[in-house]
Amino acid sequence: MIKKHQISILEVKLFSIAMPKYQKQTRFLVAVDCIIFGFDGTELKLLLVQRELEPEKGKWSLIGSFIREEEDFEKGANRILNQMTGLEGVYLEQLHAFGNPDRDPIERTISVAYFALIDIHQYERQLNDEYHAEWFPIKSAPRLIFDHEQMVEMAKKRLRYKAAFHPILFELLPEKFTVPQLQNLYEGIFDTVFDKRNFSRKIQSTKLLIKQKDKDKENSKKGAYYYKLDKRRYAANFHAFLNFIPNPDNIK
Amino acid sequence: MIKKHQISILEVKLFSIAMPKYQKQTRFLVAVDCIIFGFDGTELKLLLVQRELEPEKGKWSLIGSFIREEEDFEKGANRILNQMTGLEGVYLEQLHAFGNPDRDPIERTISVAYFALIDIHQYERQLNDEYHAEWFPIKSAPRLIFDHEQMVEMAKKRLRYKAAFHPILFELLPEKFTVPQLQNLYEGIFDTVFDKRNFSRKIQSTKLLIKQKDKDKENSKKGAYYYKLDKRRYAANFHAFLNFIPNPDNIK
DNA sequence: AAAATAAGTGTAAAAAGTACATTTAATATC
DNA sequence: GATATTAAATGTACTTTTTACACTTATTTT
Repeated sequence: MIKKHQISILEVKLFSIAMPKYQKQTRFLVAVDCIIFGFDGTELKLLLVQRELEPEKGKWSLIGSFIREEEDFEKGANRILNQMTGLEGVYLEQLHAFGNPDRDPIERTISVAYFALIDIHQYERQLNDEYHAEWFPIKSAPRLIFDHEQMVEMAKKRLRYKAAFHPILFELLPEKFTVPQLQNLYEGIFDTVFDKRNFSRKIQSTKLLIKQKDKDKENSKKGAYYYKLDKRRYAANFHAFLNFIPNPDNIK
Repeated sequence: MIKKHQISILEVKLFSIAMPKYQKQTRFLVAVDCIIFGFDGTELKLLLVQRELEPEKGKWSLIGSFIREEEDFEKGANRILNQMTGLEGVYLEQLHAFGNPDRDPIERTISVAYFALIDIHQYERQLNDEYHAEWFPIKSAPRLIFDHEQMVEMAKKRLRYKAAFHPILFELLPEKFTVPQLQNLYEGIFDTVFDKRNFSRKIQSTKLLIKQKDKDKENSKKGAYYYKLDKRRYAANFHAFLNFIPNPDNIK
């Protein structure tokens, strides 16, 4: 890795003699910020930290970091995520690159934002204190620094959008979950209510759910059957379109 | 503008005394690259240029530029687009930020890619020669430098995806177009064929089309009626979801 | 034993999607 | 000027999906 890096510096020097053009250009700080969503069975939550540097020290912020010389954005985002939650293999997707010249008052910083969906129950609380991180209900989150609120807004929209067409919300659920829990989640995301008979039928028709023998007795006297996600089908069907194209099978 | 810039340099210097942290970070080159799609009535095309710098000078490339100190990505992309096509107010959407450390062999360069949809008939050919730009059918485009082919692939996918749910393809058509032309475009994008009776009914049901009195006689003896896009409805309905959510009216 | 709670389930009517063939308008050809 | 050619335009019956809507069931609490 170090060797490769040295070669690349050498290359820069060699080329810079023949090709002064790159040299004139300004370089910028580049950061990765993560919008981390969790679901506690009742409402959608957001993991935030208290910023450690001036300016805005102590204010709430998304979790982020400058990008390192040898890492790409995905690696950077995963590094941050792992530091903050102890989790690996989390659902992660690039949201948008934010590049307003004034977004960071100290110095122009490009931010590539990612959003992550995690099973909040797997979140390791002990990491919390070290980084002053905290879960906030999305509807009562504090003010955030810089353009972070704009990022969260965009992430919420994107999550809604994706959830409308793909079974992405399973990423927020624990391994075992009930249909009413799932419906709660969908209703929270879309800020509406669904008829439970129709919801159940639609979800079952995807064939993504495997019924378990035990029940969740926490939320009702009767108890609701647990289900697990059929991960094979999930992986196979995730990218399938759900509508509009007359005959989806025709699309290669 | 210059004044503002000077203040921001001053700020950096002031803060750097109290807050050395930012100073340690590496800065990177940041560019904007544009995937420009056009439709000539028969097939989807891509606007490419011959690169002017070493390395890879003379090879085909997406149109791009380093980002300037005072401009954000949108501005940069519009600047490039205007330089290359003479057009303004073009449909433009951020695609993805590409950050592989080795993507540019000279020096690590972040690229924020945008895709643009233009009415190819409005493209001003005289700008062509100055920049060595050329339209290529998407299915027979040349090899591209760096990771530009990957960018084009992603842009194609995104275009398909969006077109499946939103009436975005009108951006590629001239002001007046026929239903068979529109169907051609959809068939090209989705690489399939549709039944023309069903296609026509579905398109008409969106109420986005306004029938004109004249016909296009270029492509058939009988001639096909021209239509125009109802821009009011288009603007109002663009973001409306098309399916999956049981009762879309319930979504706020 | 009765009340309370949330889970689970079915059906009929409406809307949307699909498959499919003939007629029409205009030009080109003999 | 009659005939052939071409692509545009249009309708209907069938299938699938979506929607609206209410009662029964299992279990715990009183």
